[in-house]
Amino acid sequence: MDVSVDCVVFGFDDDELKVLLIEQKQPDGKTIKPQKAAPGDLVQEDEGLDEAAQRILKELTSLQGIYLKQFHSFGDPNRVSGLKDRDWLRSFRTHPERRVITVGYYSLVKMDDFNPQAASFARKAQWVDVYKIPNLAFDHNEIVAEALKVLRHELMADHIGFELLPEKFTLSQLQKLYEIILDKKLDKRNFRKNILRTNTVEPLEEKQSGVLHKPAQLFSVKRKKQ
Amino acid sequence: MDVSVDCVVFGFDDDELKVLLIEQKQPDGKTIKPQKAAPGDLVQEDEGLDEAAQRILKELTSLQGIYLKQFHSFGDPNRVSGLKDRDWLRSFRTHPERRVITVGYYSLVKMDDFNPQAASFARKAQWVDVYKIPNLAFDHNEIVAEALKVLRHELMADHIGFELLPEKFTLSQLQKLYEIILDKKLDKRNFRKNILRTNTVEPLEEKQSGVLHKPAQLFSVKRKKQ
DNA sequence: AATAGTTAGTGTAAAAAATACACTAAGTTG
DNA sequence: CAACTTAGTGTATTTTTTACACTAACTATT
Repeated sequence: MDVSVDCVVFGFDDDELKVLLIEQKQPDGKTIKPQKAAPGDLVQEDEGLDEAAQRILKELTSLQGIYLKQFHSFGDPNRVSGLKDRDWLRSFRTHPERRVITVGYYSLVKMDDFNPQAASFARKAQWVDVYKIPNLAFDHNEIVAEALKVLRHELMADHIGFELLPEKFTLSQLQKLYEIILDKKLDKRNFRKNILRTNTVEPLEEKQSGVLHKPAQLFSVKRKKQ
Repeated sequence: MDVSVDCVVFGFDDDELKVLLIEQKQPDGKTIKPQKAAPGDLVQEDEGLDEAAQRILKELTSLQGIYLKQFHSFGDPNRVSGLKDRDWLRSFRTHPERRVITVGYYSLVKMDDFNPQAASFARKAQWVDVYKIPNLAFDHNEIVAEALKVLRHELMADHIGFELLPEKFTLSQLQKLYEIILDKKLDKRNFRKNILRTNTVEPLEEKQSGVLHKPAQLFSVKRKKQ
């Protein structure tokens, strides 16, 4: 039995929430329809799960040093044995028929900061709109859906997500981030009250400039005291 | 690499919260100090994780048909390779040296309903006070601690825990259950308001009897409509 | 210089939820 | 019938959540 890690990396830009997916390399001499998948691979003999997640994400997409959090493990006995996945697995796995149990990790990053570069068995690595995800390899649709559920829950509970913004940001930008991830409108005044109450952001001396409307106050994330 | 499932079953009786632990069978011809552990074993080739959890719990403790929920996976490369665990693993595993990644499940049951019967490689199966857990095999102290954290969180969020009570119960019994699990006192009036608001219990015609004080109203869990 | 266009920024009232708190009621036992 | 024990109940206060609309500050255009 093999164990793998799959990484569901959500990316945020100014108005979209995307997921980082790889596209399968064409196996030599075959012409299969390339599928997309969340970056994932087998855990090696001597590495921990968190460690494996970092390594694998880096190998397949070049993304490095981002915080990945375990959210669920998936172990349907046939999750990788579908016909649609057979040729591709054969092209790079030593034991393509083996059952694989996978541990899911997710993350949320600012798209601009990371320029995915496909490598290893990935042909492409690209950001795909969360609301337009095609059929993926294995059970990856389910995995991504579950990750999104957890992401939304954690965003509300722990106000993760500040790392997605530029160094200096306006509260409207932050609100938009929340709205995009949660896929719903929020009330401006209530949102601000909420955020300011968490005491995690602080206003800078500076204001926005070059915009064709009233310039907004810029904020930054408050450094945690050590 | 092997994959296992470990089950952290919390048991409730009228005034204690316990965990179901098995005690290791003495390997033939050896006299090792028997360790305790959460019931767990390898996932078989053809079964899903949830399924494996059910089977394993049953095999080791005879507990059957209880709801087990996955909460986290543990994959430290050396989590089963400590010296303290070696002899025991050798006594029943085909590949005792292999790395094992484990998927943690937890549950919460009424102790009276389940009479654990050790079998397989377990010598005993017994309820142990959650606040007096000895050093366990492998990384099971960490696993149990994490399960308890999740349990408390879920109890508050989703009001799981009704299954722990007799068919008919009083609100005081229910409150005690919460207090024991959360390990803190709750206000009687506020607790009742809360529970009644969830609309998950309903009063029966019946009252307690045979108690040496004012008999309490009995309640039962409201059947969910289909 | 004035106007139009755009987003920033702000407060309050109302409703809902959470908290703190103490006495009477209804059984049992001796 | 007195003593003991747990059941059961209401209210006032605080905190949190929700709903909602106008003025301010800048740019571009005329």
